[in-house]
Amino acid sequence: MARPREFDIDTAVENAMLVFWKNGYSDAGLSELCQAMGIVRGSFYKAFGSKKSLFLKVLQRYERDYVDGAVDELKNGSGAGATRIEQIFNGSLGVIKGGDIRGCLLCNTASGTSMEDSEIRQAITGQLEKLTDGFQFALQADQPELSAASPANQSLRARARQLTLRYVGLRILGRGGFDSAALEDGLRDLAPL
Amino acid sequence: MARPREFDIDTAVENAMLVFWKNGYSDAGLSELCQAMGIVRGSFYKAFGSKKSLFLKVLQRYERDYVDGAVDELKNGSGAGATRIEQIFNGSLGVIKGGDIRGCLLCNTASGTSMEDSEIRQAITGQLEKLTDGFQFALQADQPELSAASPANQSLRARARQLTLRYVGLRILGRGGFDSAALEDGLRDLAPL
DNA sequence: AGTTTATTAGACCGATCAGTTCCTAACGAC
DNA sequence: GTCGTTAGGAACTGATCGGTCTAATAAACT
Repeated sequence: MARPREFDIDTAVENAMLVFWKNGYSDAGLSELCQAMGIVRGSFYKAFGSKKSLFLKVLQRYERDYVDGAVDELKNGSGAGATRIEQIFNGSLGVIKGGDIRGCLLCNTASGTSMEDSEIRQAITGQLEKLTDGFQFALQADQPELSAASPANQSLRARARQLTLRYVGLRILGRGGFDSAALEDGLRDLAPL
Repeated sequence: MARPREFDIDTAVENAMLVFWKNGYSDAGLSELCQAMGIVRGSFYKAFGSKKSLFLKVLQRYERDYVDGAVDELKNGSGAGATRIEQIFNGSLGVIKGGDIRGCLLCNTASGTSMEDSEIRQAITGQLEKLTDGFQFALQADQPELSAASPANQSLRARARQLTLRYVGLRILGRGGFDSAALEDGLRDLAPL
């Protein structure tokens, strides 16, 4: 019927993701976004409609490519639950030590002013809940015998939430060039028995 | 010798702090800043020189007004060290539950792109170290007997760093309208013996 | 061939950005 | 009182913001 789109939407979203990841929502300009996507403004607005709607697509993409992968590792990975949890944190720590200062798009966005938008906030809180579910599942897999004096004597949900807090803290501080040895130090006792 | 300034610098910095606190560095416009400070652009540039140098003054002010207070409570407060630590977290939680969505200026800045500036990053990491020192001091005050199976068997510094990670996580997620009951849930076992 | 739609490269919109300039008003020193 | 100095006020700079629009062109379909 008509001329087909010449660029691949998924590739464009992926390239846009890198810009949002590096600069955050409001500091990512349309010019830079279009340049990264390899298209011009006209094509951009025809394909995506607005900067915000592109960002929502980017968040979806991030969830699929990164969050779902981590959650899957937590739920279906091999080894003890505690080990899987440590792998998640150590993976992030490795990325930080490798000099990647982009951090985690989920955490970056959660900490920004774009959270004032309800659609964006909804997407972010959904992904954080997903991550917390993953932590909880991994904790459940270990099912330790509880003793009154053990920190494991709190509900698994609360412990999962604690892990989410620590994950966000790790990612935020890791982004800002905070000493990675100090971050590693703060990761002990992720899932004590 | 000359016409004296009509506004109070300290008051102006305090009012500017509220704007940066709410909007972050890059989303805080000069117009809004000047309006909040009750001065015009000309006076602003005469008094502060640039947006960034105002922000550095604001960060100093935040350190004095908030960080130093918390650290002092951790170091010289009454009660057990664990209690003081819990007070810090519960205080933040109370602010969040009270509907304050500004979060913590220190954590907000630590999570933003302004951390790419070396002076800003230096100010922020300094305050985070200060906070970590406070946590460590409070932990030290309790000096528990260590057993091999206890989570207290890690170095106090590592435990303090863990608390800083959790504090940042709490503040970041608390800002984004994340469910405060879930946040409270994630605060158990702050300083277990 | 004709229709439809996506492509490109631009100019263009009003708004806002951080920062500058210039004139005048207000003060203190003498 | 007048001179030097600085504050206040407001217009202004060039740049960028997100977003729109117009062309002309190109690629698919019936």
